[in-house]
Amino acid sequence: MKTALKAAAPTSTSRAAKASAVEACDTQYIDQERVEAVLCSLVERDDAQDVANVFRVLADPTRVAIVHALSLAELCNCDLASILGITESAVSHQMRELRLMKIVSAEKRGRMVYYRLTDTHIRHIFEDTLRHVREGA
Amino acid sequence: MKTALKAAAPTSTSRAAKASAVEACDTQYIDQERVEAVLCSLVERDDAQDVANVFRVLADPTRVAIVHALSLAELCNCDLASILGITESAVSHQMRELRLMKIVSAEKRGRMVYYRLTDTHIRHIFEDTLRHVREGA
DNA sequence: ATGATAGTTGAGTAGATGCTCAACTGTCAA
DNA sequence: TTGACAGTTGAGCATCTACTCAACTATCAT
Repeated sequence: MKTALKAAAPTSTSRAAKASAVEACDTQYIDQERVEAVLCSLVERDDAQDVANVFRVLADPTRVAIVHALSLAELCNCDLASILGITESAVSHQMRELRLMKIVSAEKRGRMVYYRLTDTHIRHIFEDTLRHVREGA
Repeated sequence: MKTALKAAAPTSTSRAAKASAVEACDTQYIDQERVEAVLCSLVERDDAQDVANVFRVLADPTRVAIVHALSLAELCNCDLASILGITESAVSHQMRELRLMKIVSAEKRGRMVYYRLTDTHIRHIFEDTLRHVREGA
């Protein structure tokens, strides 16, 4: 649950007030009932941050291409650089991020490092979104 | 697998070469077969960009909260400011983005502007990801 | 050991982005 | 008409980020 909603706030602070959670604006037209209902079932701030983080990792065309490529085959850094047409360094930087986010896992074999998706959930989210983009408007 | 080796580019450009698709790096260990297979079914560059754009819109905790709130009820700018504890200006800026991306639609009624999600697809993607974050590690 | 090469990493940089602030528009009530 | 107010917008900013470059490590072939 969220913090309780502070009713009407009849005496409002200035318009540009710093907005501490609920007393954001001095409007008198807030739909109190609706706002409270939404606040009750609203995701936690942390959840919102976590969800945003997952999306953030997927919010770059290079990483989208990496994820898609890895959904098709296990690939090494060099393969990915070749496929994406970017430097190995750039790939490596992105892989670090993807590994930190547990989106991909790495396995070292000799000199090579092979990457694969760790999570089928991510694959599904990605595929849903690709479908959405392709069929959708 | 990994018949590998050598394939192309015996005379390689410098390590930091600009990378034109397949001849990206001078490595000799690119798995040519695998790379070509992936390249064949790889999403278009535009698709990757579109997918990334959808994720980008959802890659901010404020917008995540907005989308989630709107998945629970139709709300006006002021309600959202109240719920999120941010200024109306900040909400409005984000709503502009969300409208441009066709994530939400706006309906003006008197002085108020009511927002709702335009797309159930987005709702599903969001809900999948929220589940993923909550159950997943 | 020596050289070649796959991969990583840190610094630096150009561009993107989310917010604030202030000025603005449009609508309503008196 | 006048004032109040919901909402929008542009400028400015502090921050973030995806890349390049160069230096580094680790592994393999000779």
